[in-house]
Amino acid sequence: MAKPESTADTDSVILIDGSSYVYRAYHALPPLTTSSGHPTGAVRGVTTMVMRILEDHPNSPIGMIFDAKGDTFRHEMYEEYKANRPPMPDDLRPQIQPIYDIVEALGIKIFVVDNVEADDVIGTLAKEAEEKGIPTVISTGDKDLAQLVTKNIKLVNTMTNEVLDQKGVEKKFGVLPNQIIDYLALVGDTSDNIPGVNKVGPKTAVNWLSKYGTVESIIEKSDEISGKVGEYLREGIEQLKLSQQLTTIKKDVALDFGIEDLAVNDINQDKLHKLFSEFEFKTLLKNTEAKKTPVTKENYRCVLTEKELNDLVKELKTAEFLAFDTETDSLDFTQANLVGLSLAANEEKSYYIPVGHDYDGAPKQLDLEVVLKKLKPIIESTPLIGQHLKFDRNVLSNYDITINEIENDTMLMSYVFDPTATRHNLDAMAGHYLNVKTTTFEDVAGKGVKQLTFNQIPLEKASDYAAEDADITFRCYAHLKPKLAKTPSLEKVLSEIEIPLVPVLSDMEQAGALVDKDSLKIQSNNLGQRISGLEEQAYREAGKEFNLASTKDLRAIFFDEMELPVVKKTPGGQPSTDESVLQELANQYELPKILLEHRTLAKLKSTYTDSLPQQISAKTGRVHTSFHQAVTSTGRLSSADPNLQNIPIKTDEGRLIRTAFVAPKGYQLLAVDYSQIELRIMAHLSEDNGLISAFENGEDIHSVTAAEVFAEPGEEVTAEQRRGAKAINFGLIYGMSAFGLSKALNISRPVAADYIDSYFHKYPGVKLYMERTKELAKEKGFVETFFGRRLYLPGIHSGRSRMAAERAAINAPMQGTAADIMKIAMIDIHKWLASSRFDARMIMQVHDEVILEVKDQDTAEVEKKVSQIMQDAAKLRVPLEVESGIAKNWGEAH
DNA sequence: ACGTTACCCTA
DNA sequence: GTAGGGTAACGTA
Repeated sequence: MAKPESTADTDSVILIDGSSYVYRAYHALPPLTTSSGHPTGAVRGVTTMVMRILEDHPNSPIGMIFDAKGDTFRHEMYEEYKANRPPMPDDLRPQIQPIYDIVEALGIKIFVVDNVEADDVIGTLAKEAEEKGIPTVISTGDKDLAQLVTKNIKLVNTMTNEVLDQKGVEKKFGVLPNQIIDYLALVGDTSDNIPGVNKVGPKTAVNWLSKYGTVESIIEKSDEISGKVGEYLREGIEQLKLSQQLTTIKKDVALDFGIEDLAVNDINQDKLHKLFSEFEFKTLLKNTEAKKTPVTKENYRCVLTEKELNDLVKELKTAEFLAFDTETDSLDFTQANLVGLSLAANEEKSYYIPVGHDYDGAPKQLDLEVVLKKLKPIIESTPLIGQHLKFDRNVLSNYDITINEIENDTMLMSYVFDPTATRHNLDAMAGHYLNVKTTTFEDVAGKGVKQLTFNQIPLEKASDYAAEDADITFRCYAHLKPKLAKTPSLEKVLSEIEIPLVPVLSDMEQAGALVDKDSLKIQSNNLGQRISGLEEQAYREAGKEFNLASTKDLRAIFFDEMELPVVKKTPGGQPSTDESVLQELANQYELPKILLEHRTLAKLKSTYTDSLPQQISAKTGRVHTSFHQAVTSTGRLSSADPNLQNIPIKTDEGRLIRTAFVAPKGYQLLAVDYSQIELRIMAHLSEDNGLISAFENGEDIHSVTAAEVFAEPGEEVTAEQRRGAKAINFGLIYGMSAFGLSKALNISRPVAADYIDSYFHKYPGVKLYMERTKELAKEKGFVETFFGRRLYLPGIHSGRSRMAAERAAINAPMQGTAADIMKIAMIDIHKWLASSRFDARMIMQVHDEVILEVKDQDTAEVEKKVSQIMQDAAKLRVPLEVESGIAKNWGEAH
């Protein structure tokens, strides 16, 4: 059938009946599986179908609606509703989540409403569109929806291409759309277990309806109808009325979203690519790749002669800003050698200046010294646009070049624009924002152990790759700049927080932290001995040798051999052997106790005492972490290689590792941390009087909460009550649920719910704030920090992930605002130190704590000023307070 | 050789 | 219940 032009209305809204297609795709396609046996037929079918809709309706807002779990009003009305329906086939169930994932990656919003069938959601949305005069296309394979067809609402079966507008319905069913309910009620539906009238099929139904118009008239005139069918009709009148109600699609469901929430987001190419590979959709994979334009390389130049360099320098001197990139032979800046530089002053031309390709037969290249001498003034004074400029800044610091003029950083632009829309590496961004396919590092360097370093890559390849980096950086910048300009608060977060933070983090990474190798070595030996002892004990208990670190071995011993009870399961469905399980089993058995201690010690040894010394740079004798600035959804930094943000503190053995972080001779470590910053932010954001006054009065917040929630007036708060209050306060920050609190405090869920109730009773502002935040998240699709940083919550409307999205929505403004405040403080501290006479530098940050290395005689003044700067970093309704400590090592300074 | 899972360290 | 990163084991290439 030819595709009628009218279905391609650009101003229609498209409602996709997800549940109908899942089943239709499942039955229509052969039982495909991946090579590992995961069923994929339905996934494949729905994917093709959704992609076709996207193609057919490039400019329409789309929503895809699925049935929710659980009973609906129809079950209440009629116990037998859908009672005959077999349970979801075993090879369909595992396909549901992948379908959700792919649909979301395609940019289509999913809607699942608890206890409401997809049909009713579609009916309600279609009616809303109708009232607003917006035409609607419902994509479904379900004939029941034909009752919704009007002048402005039509059905399309995207699998068969059948279109049902008013005429189409009449032609197919022989009745008008407004008679479909009655038609269905008369005929009945075996799959939904809707009875209908005995012996009445489509023919009789059409016949009666054309004669009498409606079921009501048919019932009224039922005496006129002769024969056996007439008898059945008269017997089945009550049933018929019920059937009518059951087949009627609701158009007035209370929804917390509307047609204005329908949209098509950008395709998440990364994710889609990953999902398509996972499910081995080879053709689709090729198609999505093929749609991206490869980058043209005509305007890329490789600079090899002094004349070319001079011409380039002349051209660059007049540039307002420059896209800039370095190529090196290592990702570790402490040992990276410069291999080349890429520059682009506009989208017209991009240059690569190789200086260090040294493979056999490499062409003669310009001398590094000469190039840097000519470019240093340009690099240092022209505002640069880069992708992850912190790395380039770190590398160039080894060549006496300091990047401080940063026009922008595309990684940070993309991150601030939407922290979770895409990964913020250049290849992903080029695909996501520019819809182009870049040459990846692996394309030119290969992968695995045989991967070449950039100095070994032939210039023909290297030059195009490197010039492309600058070119794509420039184009991403040009693309994102106006997008960000539309939201001044985001522009501000970028220009006043993220960009100024780049040199700060870069200096911290370059400074590195000093760790006491010998101390860690001793700790490793001690741990090793204790671990061996525990291993022997464990073998004795188990009666055989096994790998204590193998969860598989443990499962076999505990649950097969010893037949212990399964306390909980892993997400993969296997019996868990995690800490809480061992804790529980340790009440009765010896082996779990041994394992618990073994776990703790083995973790400390492998992750910290063994690994940290290996990460000490041979060049500087210190460890240089990478602070990742575009990773977290909330705006926090993360730290890697090594991660300095998860150094132990809670146990004594753990804390010992902190004491191995030391100050060099003549210096001290100064640690300053915000106290209760996230709760203070909650006090500010919620404007809750109780919370605000607790902080204004400088009280111990957990004790205050305990007194408010648990204690009788005048009574002292017990330690137990304070512990409970602390858990509630933490719960608050994490988007508290009775379930979570009950687990944290090891109490029953109703008791936890009581605690939460009485908390909200005492702090009504907090409750209001949490509700307001959830509402805002639903309405806008994102939440904001105090400074306007955004976090989008794609799951906020979908039934399956809504709760998690709501918790994230509550947590993100607090965690994110705290991160913003800390970043601002760090920028201010850096600025102050640079202008001061003090010998001090920041070396680490752990979310609410910053650690500095300070010359002995400067400690008092630096401590005072840094504390002051941190307290003044933001003006909230409650004071920000800090605690600080000074010592020769981090363990004692904290 | 590489990716995933289970576990555990931090704020 | 929020947000991260690292390690060993394990299964598949």
